[in-house]
Amino acid sequence: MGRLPCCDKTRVKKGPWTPEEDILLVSYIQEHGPRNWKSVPNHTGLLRCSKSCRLRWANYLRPGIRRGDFTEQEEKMIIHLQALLGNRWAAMASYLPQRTDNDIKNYWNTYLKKKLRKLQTAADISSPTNSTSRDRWERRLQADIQTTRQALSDALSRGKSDLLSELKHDIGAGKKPVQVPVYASSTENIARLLREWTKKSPKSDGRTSNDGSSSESSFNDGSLSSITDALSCYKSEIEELGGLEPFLGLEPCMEPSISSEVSQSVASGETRPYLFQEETKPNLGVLDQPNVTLSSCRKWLYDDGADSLCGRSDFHLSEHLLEFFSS
DNA sequence: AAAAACCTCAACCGCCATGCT
DNA sequence: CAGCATGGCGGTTGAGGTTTT
Repeated sequence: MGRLPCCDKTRVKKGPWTPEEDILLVSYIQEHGPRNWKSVPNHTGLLRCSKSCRLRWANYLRPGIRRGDFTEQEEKMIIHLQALLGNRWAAMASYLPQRTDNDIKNYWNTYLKKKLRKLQTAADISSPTNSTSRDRWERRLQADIQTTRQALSDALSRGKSDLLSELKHDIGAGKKPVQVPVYASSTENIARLLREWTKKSPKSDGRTSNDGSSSESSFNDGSLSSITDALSCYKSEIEELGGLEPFLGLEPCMEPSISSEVSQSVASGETRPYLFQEETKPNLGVLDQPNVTLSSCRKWLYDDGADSLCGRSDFHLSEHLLEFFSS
């Protein structure tokens, strides 16, 4: 007796999503937010399994996703994180807010893994005397991993319980993570879909081309003020850590924004966008001044990839360390 | 030009965790 | 506490595109 299927497979459509389906899904989420996936197919008329809807939203339609063209920083970040976390793609994605776990997983499996293997082979063949900068970088990475392991074991010997309670205090009741909205709006994606749809040749295969680039990006006033409100209780900590902008991902990694043509319709009340209701990506956390050991772990993790973190990582790193120490 | 090999990535599957009744 | 529903995750697949032969 097998497990019951999550839905009636015989009445469910499979395969690539069409732009029409995407628009139905996004419109529904505009109104109700990304929750209660079970009811989505019923309410939208989509002949899709609830899981499929959730996945489509999370990996493709959700605003703020950047697709393709991983930067060198992101690449290094992924390599670092993979060394630290293993194949925990969702956890890795929380450090790269613009990337989905699926994207990171694909990038690792199809590209990075092979690349590292090649580098390893090359390093084995070449002698240490004529090493390239890549070889040196690879060796540095290995050394970094060792450093972090050492730092973690130092932390354990220093007093596991001390650090544990410190982290628990920061993560738990003491420092509640700020609810930072990830979705500026879904309207950007609808606009993009519509643009692509209209551009699309009649010979549509259902796969939407998507480079994810949104050049006309800027927060609208309402979004920014809502975020500012949400963060106001952490004003002093934020100032201490260099201001609000990095936390909003305004620089260097842009948070989702509303494209001009759609933001107009939003402003005029034609649509009721889903805004600032629920966080599906992990939240921003602001920790107190780090202790030395935590700081050395953090330095290792941030090294070469810090700019892409958007200030989110203290909380997540703490979570992972807490998990590590608890195990 | 055509076939084969290779690559990419969206989507699916099944397991597990969590929350609700 | 047990059982069920639902969401989340990681591994895998396969269609479609690209490059090589």
